[in-house]
Amino acid sequence: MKPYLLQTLKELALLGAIKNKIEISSLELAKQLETSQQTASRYLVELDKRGMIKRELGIKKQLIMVTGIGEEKLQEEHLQYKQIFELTDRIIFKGKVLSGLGEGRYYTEQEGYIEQFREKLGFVPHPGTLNVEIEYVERNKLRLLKNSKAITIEEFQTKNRTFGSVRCFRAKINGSEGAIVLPLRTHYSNVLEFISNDYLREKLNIKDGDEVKIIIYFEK
Amino acid sequence: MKPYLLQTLKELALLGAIKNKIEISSLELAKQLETSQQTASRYLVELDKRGMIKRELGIKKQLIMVTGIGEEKLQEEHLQYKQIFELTDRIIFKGKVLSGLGEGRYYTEQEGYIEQFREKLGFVPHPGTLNVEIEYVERNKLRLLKNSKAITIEEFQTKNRTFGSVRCFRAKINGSEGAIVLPLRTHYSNVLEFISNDYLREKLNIKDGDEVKIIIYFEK
DNA sequence: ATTACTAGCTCTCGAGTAC
DNA sequence: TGTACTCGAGAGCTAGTAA
Repeated sequence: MKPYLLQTLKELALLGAIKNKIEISSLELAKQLETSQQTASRYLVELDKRGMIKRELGIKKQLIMVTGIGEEKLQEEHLQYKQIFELTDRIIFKGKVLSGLGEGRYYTEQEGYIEQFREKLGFVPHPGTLNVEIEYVERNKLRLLKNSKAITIEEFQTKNRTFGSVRCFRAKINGSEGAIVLPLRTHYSNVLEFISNDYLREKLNIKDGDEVKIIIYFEK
Repeated sequence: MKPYLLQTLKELALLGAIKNKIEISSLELAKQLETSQQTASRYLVELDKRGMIKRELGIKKQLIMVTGIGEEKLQEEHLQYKQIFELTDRIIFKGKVLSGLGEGRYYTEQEGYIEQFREKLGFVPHPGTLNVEIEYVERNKLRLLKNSKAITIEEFQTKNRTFGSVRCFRAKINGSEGAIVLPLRTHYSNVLEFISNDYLREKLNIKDGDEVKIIIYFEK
């Protein structure tokens, strides 16, 4: 959607055109948008074509109402601003489920980790991690986690080797609760490892390549 | 501000660029914005010129952060969306103080009105009304009041004449409490009549022609 | 998975104007 | 305190490419 159409729609909404007809001439609208009458008129025609407004054209005045489609667009926008300024206790990612390498299973079955997961996260993870690849550009959001408080799983020893410390964040995947685990030492990659009480592939009916939504919560 | 620059700024903010440097190439940004690398680059140059972002250009990557100026712009936008979808219990007007015709004084000194103001609004208005002219286009917002619940001041008689029923809404003018009075029968005009406990011209130090902000609250 | 200039194409704007 | 088309000027876009 063209940015200027969105602005126009917003202006109409501010004048009360959501779920309500308002009376506004193209010239009046033009003044609000600081443009010409012709341009305002063209915007209205475009918005109408896209089904975002409904118009009743009279001889001396027109009535305009934002439609459901238009309102949805505005709400999407509103949600984005909320994410920027209000939902600052979380980060939202879209990603794709990766075929697991089975590596996660090895770690999530270590008693030394399990005990701490139970204690600090309140659940024993289903064996294995659900790996989700996020878009490259979103590595920036991931970095925000770097400097924030986390649930720390301490390193421990077995007779064979040392298992390193891990940072966890409570998270949801497609609405289902669990946590994200970030190995302390490794570099930030574009793969998130999700652990959960449940076998998520079954519970959420997801398979490799599916798009999922992950919300990571900051610790206070 | 050009709408497409605002969108760009929003996109950067969503990627975490508020109070925080993010690493993003013009090509990556272009993909987010669904445009070309060249256009994204130009947007960044424009935003930089306007002081809305700060950049650190490296040889292989650039760091970008939204500045205070940029953040303010986004917050303005956020506020507008809040007004559309969240602050639906009120309407906000900007207007200009008009020279009173002294007519308001006559009405606000009628015992029949005063008694009801005290009872239903909780204050006795200072004699006279402060008249505020709103922009013509905002008549649409005013119409929203038409179908909503109001504080009704009943009509009454004196030996000489009948004083008509009036609808009131609690309101604030430049933050100061009072109420708006709308005569029941007259047509909606572009003048709001504000009454208050205080002599507002003195209290708020406003004179004819001054811009004021009025918030009208809907009754639940 | 570099940025940004130049050149030419394309889209958008608004004056003029029909209705 | 009408809407909206035409069309010329100008702004915005991207392919090519330098750095």
